[in-house]
Amino acid sequence: MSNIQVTLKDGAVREFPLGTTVAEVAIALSRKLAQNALAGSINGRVVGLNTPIDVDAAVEIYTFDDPEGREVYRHSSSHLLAQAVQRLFPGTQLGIGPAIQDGFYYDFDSDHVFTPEDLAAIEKEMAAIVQADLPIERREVSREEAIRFFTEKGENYKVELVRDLPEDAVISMYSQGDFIDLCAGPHLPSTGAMKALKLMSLAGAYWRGSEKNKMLQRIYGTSFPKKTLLDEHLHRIEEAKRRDHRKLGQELGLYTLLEEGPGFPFFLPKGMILRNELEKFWRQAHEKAGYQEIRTPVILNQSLWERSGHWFHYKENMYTTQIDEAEYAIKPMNCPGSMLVYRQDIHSYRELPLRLAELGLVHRHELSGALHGLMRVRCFTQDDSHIFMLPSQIKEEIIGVIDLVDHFYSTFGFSYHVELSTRPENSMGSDEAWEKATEALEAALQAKGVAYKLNPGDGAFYGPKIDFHLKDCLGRTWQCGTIQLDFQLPEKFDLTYVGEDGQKHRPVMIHRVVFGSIERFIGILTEHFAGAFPAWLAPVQARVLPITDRHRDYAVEVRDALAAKGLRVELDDRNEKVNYKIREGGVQKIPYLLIVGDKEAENRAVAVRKFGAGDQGAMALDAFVDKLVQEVAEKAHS
RNA sequence: GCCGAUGUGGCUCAGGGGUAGAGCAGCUCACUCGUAAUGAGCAGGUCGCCGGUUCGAAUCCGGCCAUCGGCUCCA
Repeated sequence: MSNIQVTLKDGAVREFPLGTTVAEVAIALSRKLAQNALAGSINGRVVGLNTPIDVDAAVEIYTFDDPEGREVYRHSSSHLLAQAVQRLFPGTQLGIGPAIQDGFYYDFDSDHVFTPEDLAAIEKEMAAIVQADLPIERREVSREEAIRFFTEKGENYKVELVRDLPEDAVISMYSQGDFIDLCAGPHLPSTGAMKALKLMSLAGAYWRGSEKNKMLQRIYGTSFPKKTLLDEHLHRIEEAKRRDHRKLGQELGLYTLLEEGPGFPFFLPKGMILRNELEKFWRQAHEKAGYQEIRTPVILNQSLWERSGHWFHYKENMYTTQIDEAEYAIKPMNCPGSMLVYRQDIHSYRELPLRLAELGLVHRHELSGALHGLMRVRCFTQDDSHIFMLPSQIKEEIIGVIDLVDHFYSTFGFSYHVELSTRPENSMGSDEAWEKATEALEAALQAKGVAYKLNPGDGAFYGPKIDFHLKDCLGRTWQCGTIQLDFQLPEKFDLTYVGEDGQKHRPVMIHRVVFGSIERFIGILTEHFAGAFPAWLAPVQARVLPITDRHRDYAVEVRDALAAKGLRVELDDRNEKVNYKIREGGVQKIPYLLIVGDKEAENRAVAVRKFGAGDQGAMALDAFVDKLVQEVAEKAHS
């Protein structure tokens, strides 16, 4: 009997008998690892624990802490779901059932319409299958055998999947008890390995994601190896609900969405303060970075949109109107207006780069079902800019934008990652221009030493782009900033500059946004801070709470002292107990509550209560004013 | 747009074929209070909209609108 050499993750090499399984390797390494092992890999190929190792190989063991382990765990969970559904609802056809970010789903085609009550029954059935601890077995089959098998079972979707597998694919089926599914695997060794499972929700989903296909019923679930981990996950979901900007926006009186304007947000007085602070910050930062602000019209005629190409590439998202029998469109983007501004003058190469910035209100028709608070709306303000430059300036300008984005996000305490998207289908321009543009973006990222993820085919129709995805405090990511290189529009609008040689040349242009959409950014900020905005953004920065009527005069003095320094301050002189006023101030997440009674009035002091931190004790009024002024000026996070 | 669910006073929600109910918020009065809700009283709704069934509809049925969870798309 011969032995094999197994190279472990830490580089150590150990010898095992030929045919040793991955699970047996785990046992040999540590009892704890063996207990937690969910899957493994042999020479980088993810496999089930029961897979024998038949060559010298690098072997890794995966637990739930590894993405590979989680995926196998959730994928097996989805099979469990499918088995339970087919037991309870015979005749249900299976779609696909993959693991996803936080769990898994399975798509079903059934005459029965699943209800939330069904989920409880399905969960129960799943628990029974876990209890039975059915071994999960892999079998490789020929294409013909797979097609015959699923045709006989009436699993039409599976038949379609098998037919579409590539010529050389290994076709495998996994079984647990009487349930057999087409699946590449790998899976857990048995159904008993799954511990904490929960079905989360129901949704419709098109077969293969295309609205041309039948809509199937999707059941979402999640699973964890321990109940405590499941509970933590559910708690995170609760936390996200608590932070929901739609709820907080209404409670705090920031913004609202009404039936009269679906997807068109209303900003209330307090929301406008927040918004204006963001715009103030934006204007200061952009002026400093050498931008000039412009404003272009919301409605422009159809021929402009034909010239820009939007009419042919973006029409289904555009609102149109008629004026004096001529066709007009409401702008879905700001760029064509900006092109017209550039064309107002003859430009010398000495003026470039020319950075035109615009807080531009754009309207886009989004599907009614896609609308979501401020995150997905039908009108929003882009903090747009178009930079016109010499080809030799591309790299440096992109670096400038990367720096600006970094300055913005770090001001709010966001971390972020970067993605580079390349040419999509249905795009304009030559291959050569696309290649040049993509290379320029890559060069800038490399020069800055920024790590990025590549998204082939995900660019805009006019050029490749760099996207900035920021991460909020719950670990969710949001695409905000973007830099898009555009060789098309300068061509279409025949933009020129006069070069050193006295001849006309074509400038290069980039579109870029930092916030992305101010509306969405406000939504993200609301959730990130759970409505407790840092003082510089808070609609009300401090509220003065006199304890009784006789402290009112001093409270007015305190309020006026803060207001005199430009601070946003309110006085709560209602005839209520101080406890009541404190509670209300807390509910409204006001950064500072200043309680004033006899002691404070006597010493020209304030008793400071800071949101989230509680009673801070008394402080001289002037000292507090200075402190808050400084906190606001520094844009401190808390 | 598609699938499913939901729509009752400013907010959160109960009820449910015989012309509406609570708590909070609001207003009035009393209490003058030291770090997260003082008490009492008053006022407030054509039950999303339109149609149908019925002696009678907020309730049952149909259509539409909006919202929520997804699919698709995207800032």
